[in-house]
Amino acid sequence: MEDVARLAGVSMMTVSRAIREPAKVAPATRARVSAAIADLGYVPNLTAGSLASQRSGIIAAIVPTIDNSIFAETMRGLTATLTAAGYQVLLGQTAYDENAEEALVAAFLGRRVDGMLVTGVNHSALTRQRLIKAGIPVVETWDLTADPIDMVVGFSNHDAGRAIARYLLDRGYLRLGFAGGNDDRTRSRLAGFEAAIRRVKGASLMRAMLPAGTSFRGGREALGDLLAQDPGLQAVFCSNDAIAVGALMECRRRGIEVPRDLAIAGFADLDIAAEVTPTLTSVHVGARRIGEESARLLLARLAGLAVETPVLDLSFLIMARESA
Amino acid sequence: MEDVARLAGVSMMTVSRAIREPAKVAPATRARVSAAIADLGYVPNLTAGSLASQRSGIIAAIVPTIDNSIFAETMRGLTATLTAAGYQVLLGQTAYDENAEEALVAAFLGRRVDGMLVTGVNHSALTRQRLIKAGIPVVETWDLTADPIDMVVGFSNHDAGRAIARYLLDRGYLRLGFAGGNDDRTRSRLAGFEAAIRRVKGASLMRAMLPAGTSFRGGREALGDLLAQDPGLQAVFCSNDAIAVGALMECRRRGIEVPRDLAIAGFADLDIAAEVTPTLTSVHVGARRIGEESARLLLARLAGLAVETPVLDLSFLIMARESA
DNA sequence: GTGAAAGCGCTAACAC
DNA sequence: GTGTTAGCGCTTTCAC
Repeated sequence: MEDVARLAGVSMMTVSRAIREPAKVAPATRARVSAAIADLGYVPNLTAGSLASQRSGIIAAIVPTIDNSIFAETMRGLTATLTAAGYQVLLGQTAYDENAEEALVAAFLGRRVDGMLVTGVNHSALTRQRLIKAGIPVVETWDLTADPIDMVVGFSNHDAGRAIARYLLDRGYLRLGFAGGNDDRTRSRLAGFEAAIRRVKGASLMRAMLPAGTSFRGGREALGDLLAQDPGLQAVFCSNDAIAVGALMECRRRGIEVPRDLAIAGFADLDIAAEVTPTLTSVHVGARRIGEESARLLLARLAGLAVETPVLDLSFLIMARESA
Repeated sequence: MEDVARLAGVSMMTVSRAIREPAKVAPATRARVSAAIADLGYVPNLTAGSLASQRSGIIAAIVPTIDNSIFAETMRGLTATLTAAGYQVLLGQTAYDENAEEALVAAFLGRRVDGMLVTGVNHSALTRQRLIKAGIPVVETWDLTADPIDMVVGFSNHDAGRAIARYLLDRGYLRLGFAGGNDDRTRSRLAGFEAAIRRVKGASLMRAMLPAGTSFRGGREALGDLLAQDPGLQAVFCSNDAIAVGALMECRRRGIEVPRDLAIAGFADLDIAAEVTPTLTSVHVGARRIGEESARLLLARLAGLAVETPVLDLSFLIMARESA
């Protein structure tokens, strides 16, 4: 930067301004600085800038995983909105491991990120405490809680589970199955699913809990598992669409016709849900919108604006299609 | 940090050492420092550390996209290896846009990342120049070139396209179709595919070029497109498995039996390839291994070791399954 | 519209 | 094994 300043015949301060607030520099000066920058191939050191300004321009996002996953959409929404506002997004994946989350939060806080998005509302005490102490805007996502670290954007997994159970029960399916990875939000969906089933006489429930994060293959295995538990199974709710598509594949292989022989419902309403045959009934949760709204709230906080409400319930919608 | 030092009764330097090189600090001192850190909830400022040490501990990776994608696997391989070595991975997505790549490279260089992985071997002149000037280890991936910016880890897309064409031709399929997103590497695969077809008398080729980055839906549309061009089509090569699965879905919807009526081959050998019905013939390219080997080379360079060969050809393998 | 001085929080290099 | 000194490359604040 010193070289640039010298070449342009100005002070470092003017170079700095020409880069960050060009409007505050005289056009002629600006032109000379730009020329010098291009000439020297100067790349401003954002690390030094962050240290001096106490703002990193980085928002961190922590999700369980991004493989063929519901969270990729959320990341897209978040990234699009934040990038447009001049922020960079730093992505961290936990693989559904609470220790990994703790380590990531620590690392990101160490980088002095300006804000953070985390997935879910259950975090280790240490993580919560660090996040609160950091004093930066934080959004928890993909669930709701009355007691957020800072802000929450999501929907009630419990209610969504209950709603899809009622949907299936209303259609006359009584012998139900549940297939899902074993993570917090899936357990909430299952709890809601179960609660609705318990209220209906004659309704039954089989469970196939998979390792958190499994997808197609997990769905195929789960289907076999559930059918072994109850050969007369009538409908299966899968806690995400990848698992549901896996179940659909397994049905096809076994010659089970969906929904005639067995109904299948998914969760999250990924693009693939509307593409498979039969098309997949699923619970739309606005994965992308979660990211966008989270970004909006973070930006509002960073701009010093008061956030209207720290708990944003985006709700959900049952997308009735052919499979159930 | 000063507070921690005061509380532990040592100098800042000792605190710094206790954190980064605990072995070099007396156990008793270390214990006092740890206690002080915990007491105060001190989180070291990595930004300041990076500035002072001139090492960020960050490796950046730039891929076109990570949605239900072949690159997610590469990222996993890269991240696993680098995380184990104490580095953090910063992910950037270009959405197949060269300008986005340029902006990302500039931003990452501004953060003084210690190394970088980029996708493909074609980059804007400015990007190349900046990367070379930065003097950091750089790996280009998912293709090969005799003239790398620094190092390359991949396979020949051209050869892979030729190989799958020969595979199909050998099986007696002569009226061939190609469906793929319109990006550099896909075009290389197509060029190889075409080259092999041209050498066979009586063989024909229809093309359906999709926007770069499409997947299931694109595959369904492409299949319709190709069939409209040649109703007597015998086999289709899709430049990635998501497109191939989309094509498979469309076949199912139209009552086309695969491979009896039409053969389908994919590319990249994603997990889903072995799960669908019929199982999908695909070209295995070691997506994860590209990430791992890239990490290995970057780490070697960062450790000051000489890298045996800057061009690492991981080759590919045709996975013959039911669909073709 | 531009510049000078001070310092962000840490680590390299060296001394003890 | 521990401490001291001198910066890393910027931006803040305030002066002109």
